[in-house]
Amino acid sequence: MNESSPRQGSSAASKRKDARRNQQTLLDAAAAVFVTSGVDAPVREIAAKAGVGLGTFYRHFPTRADLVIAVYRHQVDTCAEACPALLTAGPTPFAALERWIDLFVDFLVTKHGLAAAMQADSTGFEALHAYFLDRLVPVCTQLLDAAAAAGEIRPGLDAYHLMRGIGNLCIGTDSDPRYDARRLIALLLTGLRRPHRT
Amino acid sequence: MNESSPRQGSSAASKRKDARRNQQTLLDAAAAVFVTSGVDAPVREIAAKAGVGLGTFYRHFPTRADLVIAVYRHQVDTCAEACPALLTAGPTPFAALERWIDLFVDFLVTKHGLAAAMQADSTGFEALHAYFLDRLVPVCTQLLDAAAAAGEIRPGLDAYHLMRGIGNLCIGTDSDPRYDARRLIALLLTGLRRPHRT
DNA sequence: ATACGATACGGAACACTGTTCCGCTTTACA
DNA sequence: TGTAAAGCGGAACAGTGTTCCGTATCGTAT
Repeated sequence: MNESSPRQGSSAASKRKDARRNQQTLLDAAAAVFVTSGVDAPVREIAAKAGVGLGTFYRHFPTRADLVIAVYRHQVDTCAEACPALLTAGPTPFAALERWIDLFVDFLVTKHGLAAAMQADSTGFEALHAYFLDRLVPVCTQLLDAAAAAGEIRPGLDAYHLMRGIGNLCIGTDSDPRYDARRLIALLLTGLRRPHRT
Repeated sequence: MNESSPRQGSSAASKRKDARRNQQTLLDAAAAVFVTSGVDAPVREIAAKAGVGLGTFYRHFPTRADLVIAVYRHQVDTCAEACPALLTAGPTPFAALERWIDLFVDFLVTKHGLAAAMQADSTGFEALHAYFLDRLVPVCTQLLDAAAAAGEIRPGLDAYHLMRGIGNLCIGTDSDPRYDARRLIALLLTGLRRPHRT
C-alpha cells in the first residue's frame, strides 16, 4: 500500500480543512437523523441537517449506502472484534455464539431499517450488504466452527446462511411491536443445536 | 350483506363492458410483468403492457398493493384452503404443518420480491400485509394447535410470529442463488419441535 | 500580503418513482 | 338516437436518488 497515494472512498482524509469538517458534520447529522427517521431518511434531509448542499453530500459519499457504511463501520468492527473475548469468556463455544448473535441483533434492531437496507436487492445497497458480510462472516464462521468442533451443533450450516437468516428475521422489528425477532432467532439456534444424546 | 349495493374494491364487477375488460387486461398484464420484472415493477410498465392509461389503472386498483393482492388473491386462498386436506392426509399434524409451510414458501419464492413487499413497513403495502395475515394466520394457527395438541411441538409460538418469520426468511431468495431460505426454515421447525423425551 | 490554481461547495436540473386530476370519449339505457 | 353517467388517457404533481457546473473557498508559491 502506498500511503502517499490519494485514497478513494468516504474515509479519505482531505487536504482541505472545510472538506474534512463537512465530512464529519455529515456523519454526525446522519447519525442523528438515522435515529429519528431511520436509515431510509432522504439524502436532502441529512444534507439540510448538516447545513450542506447536495453536491457536498455526494462528493463525500458517492452513494447513500456509502454514508450508511461510514456511519456504522465502527460499530460493525466492534461487533466483529468482540468474537475472541466471547470465545474465551463463554462457558462453551455455543454460548459464545449466542452472545455474539445477541450483539449483532442488538445492533440491527437499534438502527431503524438497517436490516431491511442490508438486503442485497435494495436499490444501491449492495455495498452495504457486502461490507457487513466481508466483516462479519469470518468471525461468525470461527464461532460456528468452534461450536461444531465441540460437538454442540450439527454441522453443515455456513456462516453466510446463518447471518443472512438472522438479518432477514430482524427486518421490520420496528414498525411492528408484536413481532419479536429474537424469539425466532432463538428457535433457529435451538434447531441448530445437536441433540444431547448422539 | 346487500348484494345490490355497489361493491368497492378491485374485484367489483363493473356494469360497463370496457371497464370489466380493462380490469382483466390489467390483471393479465400485471401477472406477466411480475414474472419478468418482479412485484416491484413500475405502474407505468404494467399500464403500458395492458395498453391503458394511468388513470384507468388507478380507477381499478386504488394502489399498487391492491393490484398485487388481486393478482395473487386466488393463490393465497388456495394455500389457505389446502389446510384441511393436509391435516387429514398427513401422518401427523406436524407433517401437515411442514407440508403447508412448503406450499407457502413455494408461493413466496416464486413471485420475485413478494416476500419483501409483504413487509408492513414498505410504502403502501400495509394492505397486502394485512390480507396475507388475515387469510393465512387462522389456518396456520389451526395447524400449530393440532401439532401442539399432539405434543409434537413446544407451545408458545403463535402463528403470526411463525408466518412473519417465514416471510422474512424468504426475502431475497431471488437475487442471491447461494441463499437457501428453505434450509433455515427447516432449522426453525426443528427448533420448534419438542424433544422426543419429555 | 497577495495572487493564483486546485479543490470543494451549492443547488438547479435530471430521471425515475407512485399518485391525483380533469377534459374528453364511450357506453348503456330510455 | 339522444343523453347522462361511467370510464378513459395522460399531463401534472410530489417525492425519491443522483449528476452537473458555475461560483466560492482554501492552501500555497511568490
